[in-house]
Amino acid sequence: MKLRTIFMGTPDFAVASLETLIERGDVEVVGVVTQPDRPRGRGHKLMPSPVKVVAQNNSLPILQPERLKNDNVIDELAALAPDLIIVAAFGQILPQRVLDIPPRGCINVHASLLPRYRGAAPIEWCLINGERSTGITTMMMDAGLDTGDMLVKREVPIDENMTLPELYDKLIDRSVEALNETIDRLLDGTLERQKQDDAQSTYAPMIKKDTGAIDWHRSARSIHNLVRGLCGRAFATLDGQIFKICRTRLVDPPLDCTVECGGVMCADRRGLIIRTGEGAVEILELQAPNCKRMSAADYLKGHSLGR
RNA sequence: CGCGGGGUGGAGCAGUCGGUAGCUCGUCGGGCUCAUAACCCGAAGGUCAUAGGUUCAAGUCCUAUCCCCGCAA
Repeated sequence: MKLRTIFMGTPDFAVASLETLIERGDVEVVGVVTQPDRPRGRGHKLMPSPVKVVAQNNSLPILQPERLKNDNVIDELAALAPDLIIVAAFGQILPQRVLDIPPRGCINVHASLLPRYRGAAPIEWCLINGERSTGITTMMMDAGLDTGDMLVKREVPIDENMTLPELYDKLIDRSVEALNETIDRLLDGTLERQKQDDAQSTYAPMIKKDTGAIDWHRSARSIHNLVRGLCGRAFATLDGQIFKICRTRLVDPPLDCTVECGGVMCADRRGLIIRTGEGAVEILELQAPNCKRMSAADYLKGHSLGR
């Protein structure tokens, strides 16, 4: 008798979990819930979520409710008679009436070591805050935001130069492991719940546009952390023009240079080096307005900065 | 019909009022040097996205097509 399971998720991060469920012989995915198609990309074309694409390729029933709270949505979910609901980066809060549907409960795959970094953007904030490690936690969901009892954890060390995509990849691998172990233990009855210590909890809110604004008065390290955590969404003014700063490196400032914070210390074959409130950063990759992303070295071949 | 930028040697860019296609870097050859990613000299490498049109003359102006990219979500 297979475990009748509904999967809820939306972005790339959730795809690995869905595929894990599909591959398991003891789980039957009876429905996939994902966010409605949104206008995305150039021309505002309606784009399906990554999870929807995978669900379609596997011919799974798909639900895309605008809000889970609606009665007909809850009825539809209940009609699928799930034993279990698995949630990974879905993007909507599950109301109690949904949590109550599956007899074996709702399990969430969250990309942090709970109770730290509850919320929407745990991976990004771990990097921005310069954490040395993070991980995956699975938990029994309750009505709160990532507050449920913890089940299985996997830790991932963070290197000081690790960027968002690199950490993302590692966490995806661990999320598959954690989810598999969680289901294994659920099925053989060895799953143990551990309460979260709310006093230790922190919150990782959604990344907004202004999260990426670089203040050159901050330390080189905190700027470097912001850049690697946002990876393309960090931006700053250089020489009066707004650039996206895509990749940086901490460097020793040239001693002979006395520019102000945010000033270009050098922009030549030694690299593109910017003064910060404390230390200096070398910009390795950037993106000018209306331009594609490119290495600083390439950019400097056709443009000048700092003079 | 969301807004906008762009396709020019291998890379990044400039090219004005239509009039010999240029710059920085790279590549190759030579030189200098104890040495070099530094410096000097030289060379190769372009159907200016495509198709039509205007013109004595089009990278440049007009029309259409293809492709790439940014913003916003």
